[in-house]
Amino acid sequence: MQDLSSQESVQTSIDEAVVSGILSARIRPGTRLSENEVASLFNVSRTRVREAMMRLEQRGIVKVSPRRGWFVVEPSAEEAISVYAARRVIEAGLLRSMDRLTESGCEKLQAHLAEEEAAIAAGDRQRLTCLMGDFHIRIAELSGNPILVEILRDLTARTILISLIYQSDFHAMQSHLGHCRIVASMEEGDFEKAAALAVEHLDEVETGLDLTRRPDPLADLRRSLSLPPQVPASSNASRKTKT
Amino acid sequence: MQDLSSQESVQTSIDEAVVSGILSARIRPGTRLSENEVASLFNVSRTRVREAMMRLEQRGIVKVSPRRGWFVVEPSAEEAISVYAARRVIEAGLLRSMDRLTESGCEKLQAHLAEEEAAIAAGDRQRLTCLMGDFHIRIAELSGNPILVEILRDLTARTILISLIYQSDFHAMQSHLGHCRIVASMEEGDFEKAAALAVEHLDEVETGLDLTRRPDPLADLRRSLSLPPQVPASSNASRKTKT
DNA sequence: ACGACAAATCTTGCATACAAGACAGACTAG
DNA sequence: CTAGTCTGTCTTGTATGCAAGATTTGTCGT
Repeated sequence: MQDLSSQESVQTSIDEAVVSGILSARIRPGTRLSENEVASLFNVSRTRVREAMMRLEQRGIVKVSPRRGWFVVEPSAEEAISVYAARRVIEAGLLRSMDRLTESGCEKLQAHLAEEEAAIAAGDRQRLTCLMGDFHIRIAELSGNPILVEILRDLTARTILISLIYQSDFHAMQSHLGHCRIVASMEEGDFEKAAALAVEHLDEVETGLDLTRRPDPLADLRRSLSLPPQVPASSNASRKTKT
Repeated sequence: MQDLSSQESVQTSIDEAVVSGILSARIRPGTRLSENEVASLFNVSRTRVREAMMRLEQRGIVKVSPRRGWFVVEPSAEEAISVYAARRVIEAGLLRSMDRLTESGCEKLQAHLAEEEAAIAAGDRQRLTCLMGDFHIRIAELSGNPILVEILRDLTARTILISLIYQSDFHAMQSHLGHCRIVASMEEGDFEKAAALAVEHLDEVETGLDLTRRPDPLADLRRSLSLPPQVPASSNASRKTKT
């Protein structure tokens, strides 16, 4: 964070800093973003921060609670469902609209899959979260359509927030395999199949969520005290003690 | 505009006023939106207007030219292509993701088609522009996904701006027939076909654009002086004197 | 008559000041 | 000891003030 306080091209860097913080899961859902604190971190006045927050709010990334503060969104169960549905629609539509995979596109995807494997091997979970989201952005980039890239970037950010709330355990390998299958189909030129696999992949991830779980207002405190992440809250959950 | 100056629930009404102005083609691409003027129209200070502009900029609806002013975007040819491509992807994906058409959904679509016909019969071009865009929003609404609705609303706004720049003549009947065909397929439950028709429909509209045309910076003045809309700008344009 | 220069005006960029409301903590009464 | 209230503090909401830059218009020189 030290590097942010020095006044660089601070133009839109507040927005980017927040988004990249979310994409890499450094910022948790419900995090409070005080105008004053952010302002002093970036050595600007509250005006600029507010403008950034307004933009981020429009993107569905933060919300304001009147006279209380700005918070990173905690998508509700319904919102989570909408986000996944939107991603299925857009990503499937995107893949189906493709007709060929360029040489360089193929290389980029392979490079990405290699990175995923490396992160899995290294057990770098934060980097993995980031990469798992980035995969879908990479695909959008192949289309060369900046509008779709932007839309999927924001949906990915929201997806990560959703995972942090509702996903109990992260099946990295399963997701990675899903990605591999999608890329394989694309290389075969079977984009219809790739689209179907993408839908299936998103379904898998969505199914892995526990949407009955409520966002935990005590998450910060809990983490600070090194308590177990959250009580499973289901009726027979107490039996599944993890020690 | 009188009704806007009275301070109602001015909360987000600036945004909505601008967007609805664009959706109904009352606001042309390139229109300057002075912070001071808008502020006095809404009886608020520049702060609120700036916030609204920031949000609208994020939505790709206005742009700021530094120290010069805010302008309704004039999408370039490439941007126009991206917008249509994005709409094809999303709308086709949306239709393909549907599996049934509810009774009430069917009624809403039919009601919309009836409105289109009424507007065609009445020759109400402004209303027609609005309805033609709204059709696609209606379809998104059927999905019940607010995220997709929002995305398509903004893309529709940009589409209308694109039409106003690049579309020489508006084939209302052709578009209406396209809509009818899409709805017919949906009623048959053949969403695959509906998706294909939607892509075809968007292709038709896009093909009808003259993307070589440049946005005319003198459009306002020209219209005020009742001059012909735009010189054809081809090499032998000077010969075509219109007196 | 035409072109260049300069000042005046108008625009946004940004910071700051003040107001209104929410929350927390202390204090008091029962 | 507990419940309720009240005040102080901290937050955002909104307006305003000033600075920097771009445009335009008026003027002057050629």
